Amino acid sequence: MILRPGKVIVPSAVIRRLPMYYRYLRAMTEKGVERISSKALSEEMNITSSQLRQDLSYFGEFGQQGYGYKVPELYRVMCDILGIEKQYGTVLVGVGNLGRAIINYDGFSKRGLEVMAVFDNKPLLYGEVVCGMPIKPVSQLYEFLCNNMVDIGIIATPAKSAQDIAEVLIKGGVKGIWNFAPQPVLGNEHVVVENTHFGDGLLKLFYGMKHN
Amino acid sequence: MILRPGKVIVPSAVIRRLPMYYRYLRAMTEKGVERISSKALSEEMNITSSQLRQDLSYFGEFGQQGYGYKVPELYRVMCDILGIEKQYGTVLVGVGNLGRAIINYDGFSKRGLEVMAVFDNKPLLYGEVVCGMPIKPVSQLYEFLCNNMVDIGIIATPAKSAQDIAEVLIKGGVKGIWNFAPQPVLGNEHVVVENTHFGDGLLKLFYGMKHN
DNA sequence: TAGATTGTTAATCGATTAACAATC
DNA sequence: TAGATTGTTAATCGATTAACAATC
Repeated sequence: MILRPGKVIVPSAVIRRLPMYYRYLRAMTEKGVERISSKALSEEMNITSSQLRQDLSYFGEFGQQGYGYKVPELYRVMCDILGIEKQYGTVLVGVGNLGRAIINYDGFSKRGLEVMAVFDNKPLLYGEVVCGMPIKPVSQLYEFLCNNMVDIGIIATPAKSAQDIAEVLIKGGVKGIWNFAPQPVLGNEHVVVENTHFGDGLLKLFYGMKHN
Repeated sequence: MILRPGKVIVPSAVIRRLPMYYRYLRAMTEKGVERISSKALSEEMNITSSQLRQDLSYFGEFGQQGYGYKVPELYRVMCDILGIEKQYGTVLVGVGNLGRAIINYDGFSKRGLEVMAVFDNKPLLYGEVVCGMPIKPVSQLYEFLCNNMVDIGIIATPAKSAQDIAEVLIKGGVKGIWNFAPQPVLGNEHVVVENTHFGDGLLKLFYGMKHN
């Protein structure tokens, strides 16, 4: 991929849309669509064609005037931009319903996540096999991180333990944290954090229903 | 609550922040905090105090000059704005790992959701008890909606069935749809849809890790 | 009263859209 | 070539922030 030198700061609004581009391009590639114009793709996605072209221009020039975009090529570009080609070693901390849902999520391994171990602090769960792995005590988390190359830690614990776990993950050398606890956690300059509060969606739905 | 007449169109950026306000105010109310200034609250939340006051001003005047805000009062206001005081009858469609995680989510009943029935289309699952209810075949969904007052339908099916299920829910008279399928679904002028693609968070994390 | 802090106005900043020259 | 569609510039629109008069 050619990263264009003059245009390095990608607005966060653009980054937020990248997963959507990825999803649509993957679906189209799988359907065997060879080629598409920004107009047609943007209509499918309910955005303007200006926005689509503007967004893509932060990363390079991928289309051809008078022709449009080659779908499989643009899909590969999007995978590359997002860093999906890589395999990421992952640990899950917190094996309640939410944790189980996350590691069983079907897009998960498709996107290059490889679950290396799962941890919980409930002795009742120790040894139970989830995703082909026995649940380990959280007390062994740090040691595990020291002995294995782990890229991503997923937190699916209650709110009050989330930041503590995050700090163990950071000390243990992960590069990214995906946090599902209702309490946002903090990373640092080397560790990226993505806080996903899916409960917020319910409240937005309530709001919409009340004010519709 | 006093809705201020001149200022009716609430920007979507503001609506997106309401769940965050709700979370922080609930946590503070539970901790017994009586009073807080926009400065202190905004610092806790990593936003500016201007933004906090500006956001609240769309809904009314809830503070006092020289004093700040009464936390429990502001919490109740936020619940009211979001429509949390109500009980919402709910059905879940799709009882895989994701569906199970959603209905077992602890903030769920706290926020007034009452699960009335759960549906799936896998005969193997029929009758299995989840959340105290036996799983019913999806073929009975429409009938159930006709015979019961259901406010919200939650979709946790694979992408390809999502829109079909949404249409049954709409015909059946729900007022809101919370969709977790990777395919966004469409509502109409009477039915609000909230699409939650939690997989997108993983891709944003990948992006951050690659470009950090 | 004096100090603190609100709600709001105006200025700034960022994101979206329209328009079009370049060119396949 | 003629038609289509890109990438980019400039204009518009919306969101955030700074500043302050009002007032508890």
